[in-house]
Amino acid sequence: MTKAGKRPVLTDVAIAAGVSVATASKALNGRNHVNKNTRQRVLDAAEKLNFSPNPFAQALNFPVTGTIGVLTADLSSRFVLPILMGVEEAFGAGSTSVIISDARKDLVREKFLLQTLIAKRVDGIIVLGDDANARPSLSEHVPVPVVYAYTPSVLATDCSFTPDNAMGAALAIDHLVARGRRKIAMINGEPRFEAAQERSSAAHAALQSHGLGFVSGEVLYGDWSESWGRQAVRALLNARLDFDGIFCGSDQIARGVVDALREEGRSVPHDVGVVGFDDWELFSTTSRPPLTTIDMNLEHMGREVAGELAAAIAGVTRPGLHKLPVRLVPRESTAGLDGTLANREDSRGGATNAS
Amino acid sequence: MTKAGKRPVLTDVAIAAGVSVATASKALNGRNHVNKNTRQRVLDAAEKLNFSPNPFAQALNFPVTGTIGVLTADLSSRFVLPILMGVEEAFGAGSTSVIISDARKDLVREKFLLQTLIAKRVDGIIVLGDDANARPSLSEHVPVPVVYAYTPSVLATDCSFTPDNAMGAALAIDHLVARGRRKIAMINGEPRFEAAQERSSAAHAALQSHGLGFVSGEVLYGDWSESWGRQAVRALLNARLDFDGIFCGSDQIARGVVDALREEGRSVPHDVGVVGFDDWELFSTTSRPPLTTIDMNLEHMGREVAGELAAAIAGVTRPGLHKLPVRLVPRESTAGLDGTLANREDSRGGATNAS
DNA sequence: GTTAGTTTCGGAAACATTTTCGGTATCCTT
DNA sequence: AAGGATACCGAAAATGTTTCCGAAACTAAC
Repeated sequence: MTKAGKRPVLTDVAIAAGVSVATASKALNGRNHVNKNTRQRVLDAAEKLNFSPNPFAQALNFPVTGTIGVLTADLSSRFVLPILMGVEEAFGAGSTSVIISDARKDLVREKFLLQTLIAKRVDGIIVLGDDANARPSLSEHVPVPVVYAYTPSVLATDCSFTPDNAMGAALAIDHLVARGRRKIAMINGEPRFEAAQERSSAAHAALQSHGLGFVSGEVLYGDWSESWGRQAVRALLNARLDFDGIFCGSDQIARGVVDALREEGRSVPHDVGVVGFDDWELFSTTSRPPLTTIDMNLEHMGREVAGELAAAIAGVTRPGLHKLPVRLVPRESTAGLDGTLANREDSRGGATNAS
Repeated sequence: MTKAGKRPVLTDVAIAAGVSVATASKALNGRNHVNKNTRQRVLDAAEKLNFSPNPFAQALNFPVTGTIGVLTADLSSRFVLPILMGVEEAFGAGSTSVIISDARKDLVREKFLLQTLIAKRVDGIIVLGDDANARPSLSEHVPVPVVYAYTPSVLATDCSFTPDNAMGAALAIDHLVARGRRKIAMINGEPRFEAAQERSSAAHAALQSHGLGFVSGEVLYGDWSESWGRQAVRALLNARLDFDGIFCGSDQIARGVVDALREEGRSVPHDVGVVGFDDWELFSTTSRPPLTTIDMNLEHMGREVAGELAAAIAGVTRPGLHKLPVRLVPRESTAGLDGTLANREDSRGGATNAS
């Protein structure tokens, strides 16, 4: 087969079964108006010849091609991959296949790849960003449905999915408070990211709803790195601030935080409870102690987005910005002194739709 | 355009340009025997109508479809993604697009996805594994060229690419020795991985070529984790072994090693030089100090593999196992006491072909 | 035995493009 | 101006599949 001269075509099957190509087609596609026996003959012949229909000839008749395109801003981003896996899982299980195109943060390249996808006649496109900052819409120039994931489109008439950062921040603060922490600081990432802003203000609101505020007066901003986490902890200690809980803008920061606390002789969770964000297991589970953190459920988001695109291709659209719920994963970094991990205030359920 | 009734087809272009479809086709495809002016008329018309040829109709005439498939064992593996990015870069820049299918380590699913790819009429397939252990060949049942990346095929007649683990181990040992280290230990990952075995035996050979041996007598095996790295260091210290250099089977292990050394009061690089493997920047650059390590150049491997597949599609094959060269990235974890990072023995050049 | 109705099958058109090949127009030469 | 060569163009076939619709065969009823 490796060097087979010719693939079998429907005509070959028809001849082998002793029927016309029309009948063969109907038999293989389960159309009615074809005799039970003849259908079986055709199926047997197709099986024996190892026939599979030429999708290009099929696509000439059907408008649907069975391929969708995923246009990523940056494949190497840790947010992109889980979503992509969810998408692939949702589509790959069926018979539609997924074409990836990585723009590498280059808008010119993005334009080019988009044209390539359209030329390939994909049935729909998923635009996969790596931050929460809204991006310009592409939908105007595209003749197929588009769904935006993680990075929403600026257009409210587009369909976008993004994790509910505010919910995550509220969960984190509520959890710390439920664990008895009252003197809470927040060490965040770069302020130019909308995700950072959303988390900050939602954390602030959640604290206020408990009659509290940030022990440091305001949120500390830096970059999304371990070293910033360490540095921020030392700054808090140098300022002689009394704190017993820290909410971090990412697990990477949180890992730096717990490392610095340990090195400075503070026990986590005994002296200070720490909550991260992302549930990046590389950090959250290998940290000492493992991190309580917010899981954005990105793979699930990928499946959601895939389902939405499939629906849009089928004709039903739900425009707007869909914020998908996140969940808190309790681990030792906020354990109670009795070793308990969870508490009942940990769940805030339900999706919010802020279109 | 979003809801345009009909895409323009070649006939529309031909009518707009006042020529026949045959001439329009020739004009657009750069065939000769068409007047300069008429060609321009056709191109203008196509431009104005925003015409792009239906690839399915094209594929009916050409055997080549302009799509290749990537069949991954596990998309979430950190080895797979860089290779995939290299592949995507090499192909996506042109007009061939990349379909991904993630088998999720499920052989049944792999079989199914392979059939789907073949049914889609991909021009070639890249099989992308996540470990160095040779895998069964797929090529028998596939009518298109197949190239194996990272995980080689057991068949020597297949074309496989894999990083040169032995070269990496030799580079690491040579580097430590060139830095004046003589009492060297090796902390490796799980012994069932061929990559681990290759690194161990090549490291052993390199030590012998310097008249040395492992200070611990033999290689220490564990899992590929930070905690194993920490644990192994403590075992070495508890055994009262005198060592001044450690070669680690992965950067993750190495990070655990340098953390434990610091916590036990040993200075890196002053007391002990540490070399990792993988150049996983998440660990190698954020470690304290940053890690000297072996870069397997996986993205480059992806481009190589893509080029090889393109060649195979064009008809020229180079069967066999191709070991791609790796390189040592010097950082502070093996710095000289004067702060120098590199030394002239750091490079062993050239690819080896061990088919 | 004829008619009506039902089931089953096949010819041919349609999809959008490329390619072959025959035909026409143009140009050059004498 | 005629002949021939050459450049250019277009009709038609071909790619593989699906679908429409007419034909054939078979059954049922009178």
